[in-house]
Amino acid sequence: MRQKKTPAVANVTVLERLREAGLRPTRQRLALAKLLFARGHRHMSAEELFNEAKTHRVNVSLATVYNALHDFTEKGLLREISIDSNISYFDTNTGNHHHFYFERSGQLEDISEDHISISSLPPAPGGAEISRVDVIIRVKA
Amino acid sequence: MRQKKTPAVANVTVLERLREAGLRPTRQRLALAKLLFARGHRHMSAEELFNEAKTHRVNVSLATVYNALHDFTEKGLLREISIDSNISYFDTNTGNHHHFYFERSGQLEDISEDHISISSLPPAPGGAEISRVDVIIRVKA
DNA sequence: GGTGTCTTTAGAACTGTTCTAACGTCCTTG
DNA sequence: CAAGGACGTTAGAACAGTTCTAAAGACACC
Repeated sequence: MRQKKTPAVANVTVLERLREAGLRPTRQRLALAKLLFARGHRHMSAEELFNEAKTHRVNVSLATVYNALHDFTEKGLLREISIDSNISYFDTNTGNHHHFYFERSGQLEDISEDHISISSLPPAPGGAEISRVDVIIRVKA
Repeated sequence: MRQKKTPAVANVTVLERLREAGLRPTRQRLALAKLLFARGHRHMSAEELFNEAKTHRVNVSLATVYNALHDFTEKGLLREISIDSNISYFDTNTGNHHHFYFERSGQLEDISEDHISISSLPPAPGGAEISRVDVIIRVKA
């Protein structure tokens, strides 16, 4: 039975990412980061991550999940997306891109930036700095 | 002292709009609709409308404000916009357009559609129908 | 004017999120 | 290695915005 759990590599890189971001790699943050960044890009709500942690026997409080998500977001490891008035999603893809939002299921799907081009962006009033442009395509499905 | 309140014209058109939308023009809905549509386009939260009603001596419950906003939205008189994770704005401009969002003040400002052009919109997965495209430009101000 | 349907209401309930204050953990520095 | 301090975590309470509930009220149509 050679079923070793996924090797140290993942741990190491996750650990490095936390360190680079200036976040102490605590047991909880490491576990959550692994869940988030383990495979591919994901869109997760706090509640989802909390539940996933539970099913993986990772004991963290809900407050810690929120803290971690916000800390990660602040340090640029995640990007927060508000679609619905009462749920926030956190996107592990922090690059420039946009989203499909499936109204029925509440799921998100990435749209790579080069599929959408915004031309003649109007100047921000008062010369204010633009912090981000979000495009959300709502889909009836 | 000839200070008649603003003339019947506004009332009539608001009343007609409600009727056309298939909404019974109750005292409360009329009053709220007048506040919303009286002058120019507005972005209002439920709480704001509720307070504006109070200061105008319009007695409505908060539940009624929510009911009216949702009814109006369902009938196409308003458009709902979610920016922040916990506040919904209702936009009296239901035409195709986008928004600046001023992060500091929480205010919204319209961007007319022809200031933004989205090219090569990707096909909605599974041929699903697109119900709306929202562009929000977040501005540090 | 009576009748049935739709609307309003106050307050309770609910949901997602944040706060609080006590406790743990880790990293010094001597 | 011990003590100290900064930083993290925790459970549960608190909070904000919104929705629900059940009862009372308004409206439209015959």
